[in-house]
Amino acid sequence: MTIRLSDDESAEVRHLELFSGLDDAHFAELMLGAYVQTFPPQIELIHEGEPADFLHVVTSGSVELFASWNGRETTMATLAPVSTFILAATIRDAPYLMSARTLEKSRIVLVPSRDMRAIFDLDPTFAVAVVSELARAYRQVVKNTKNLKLRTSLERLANYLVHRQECAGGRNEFGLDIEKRRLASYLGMTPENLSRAIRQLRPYGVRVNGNHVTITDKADLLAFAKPESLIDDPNS
Amino acid sequence: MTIRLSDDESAEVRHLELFSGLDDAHFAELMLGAYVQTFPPQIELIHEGEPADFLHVVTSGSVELFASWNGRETTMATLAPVSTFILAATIRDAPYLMSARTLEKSRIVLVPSRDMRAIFDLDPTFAVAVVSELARAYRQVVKNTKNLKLRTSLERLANYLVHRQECAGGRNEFGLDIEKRRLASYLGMTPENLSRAIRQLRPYGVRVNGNHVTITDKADLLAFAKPESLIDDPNS
DNA sequence: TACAATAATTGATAAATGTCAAGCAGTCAA
DNA sequence: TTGACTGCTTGACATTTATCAATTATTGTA
Repeated sequence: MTIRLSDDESAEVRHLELFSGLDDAHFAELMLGAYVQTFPPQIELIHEGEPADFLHVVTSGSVELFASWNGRETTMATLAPVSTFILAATIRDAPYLMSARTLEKSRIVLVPSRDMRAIFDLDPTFAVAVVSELARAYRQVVKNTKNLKLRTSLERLANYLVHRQECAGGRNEFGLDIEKRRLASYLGMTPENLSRAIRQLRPYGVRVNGNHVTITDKADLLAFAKPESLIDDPNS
Repeated sequence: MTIRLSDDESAEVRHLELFSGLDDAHFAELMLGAYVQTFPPQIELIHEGEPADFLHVVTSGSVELFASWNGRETTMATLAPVSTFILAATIRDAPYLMSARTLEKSRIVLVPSRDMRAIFDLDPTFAVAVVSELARAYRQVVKNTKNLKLRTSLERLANYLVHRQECAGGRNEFGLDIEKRRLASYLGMTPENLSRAIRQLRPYGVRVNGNHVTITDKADLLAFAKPESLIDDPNS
């Protein structure tokens, strides 16, 4: 079931940093081979180990990247619109390292990897954009590794909350926007442990009620979390 | 103390995948601004947070990449000749996310980031090589994250040994080539724990005496380690 | 609304991992 | 060769994290 992109969707994709520098002809060519599909929740879009035939773009809903080994599973990232995923595998023509599933009903644009590589060879400005995006992604994963290796799970949770608060414009109250069991997995801990960790942060001014987070003492939380741009700032 | 590269050194750098596609003129231009320096052991070459003024290339010796937070420190990677490091920071003109120190007496080629970006803008084939290298590096870090999140420290050690054995041509006996405390830090554990983990692997046919490793039963070790290309194969 | 299914929490316990202190073993230089 | 130094190992113990089982929300749906 191949469905071409609507103009609106095409424009959304166009606005991604990855594609914004591309000239119109090349972008049109890319979109010619692309199609869009709406998936229900909990659908596995890609499975690790399979060849990377498409670059994926979430234009609505949300997608979880996860990885498995020996019967265990861990959440690697959660993606909100509009973002691309699995660029590196696409470019390298290599197998996916991670699997992806929809978390809610989601609209996904699929751009054939072959077309990506073709435009990439043709258009130097696209290569530059790909480099920029890959370098950003690489640095993000390095930061994540530092987070995992240098901090305890409690510290990771504290810094996650600090970060989420900033995303929420610094407000004292905000929603979690992610199931707790997925947050636990993302932070590298069990759901049981996350529950307990949340309570351990109470003395530092953190209240969590269901999905609702209240930071009663930001200074206290910051003093405990000790966030640092080289780990926690996505733009640095 | 600016020292130009010898022809031999220049050739070594030239052979790196990153530079091999570059045309002679551009490569020569790059090397014109580059210089080489020999450092004693335990010298901090770069410090995380500082601006990335140079792409570094180890041509002899070895270099450790590490990161710190809140008084803790962890080894992120150990680099053998000939390899480059901190490409992403160089390209993005961003601060280093990791620090680097020499482990032994080492010869390091320094290529100004400015020149890198200039050639990068000029030469599409170089952009392609940079993309390829960044995609490889990105995937390597993702694999490392999977290793950290999906495996216990004992499993990480077992897989490390399997990997080292393959690097040693599959021989039953090989050297560790890394101080145990650094290996411990790389694997995300304490030196004490590494000592104990090594003994825990005895039932699986692993003997370690100082730097010398003997695998008496490869099948047993493999059955325990369960290596997988999507985590353990650097080329996939 | 009520039911079933799923997610979150809690307590008890176990396993993994880290810390501290002491002793041992190899290295290097006087 | 000796002595200081450093890294490695070991044991005792503490902390962190996971597991298991039971209970309590919460969600989605008939």
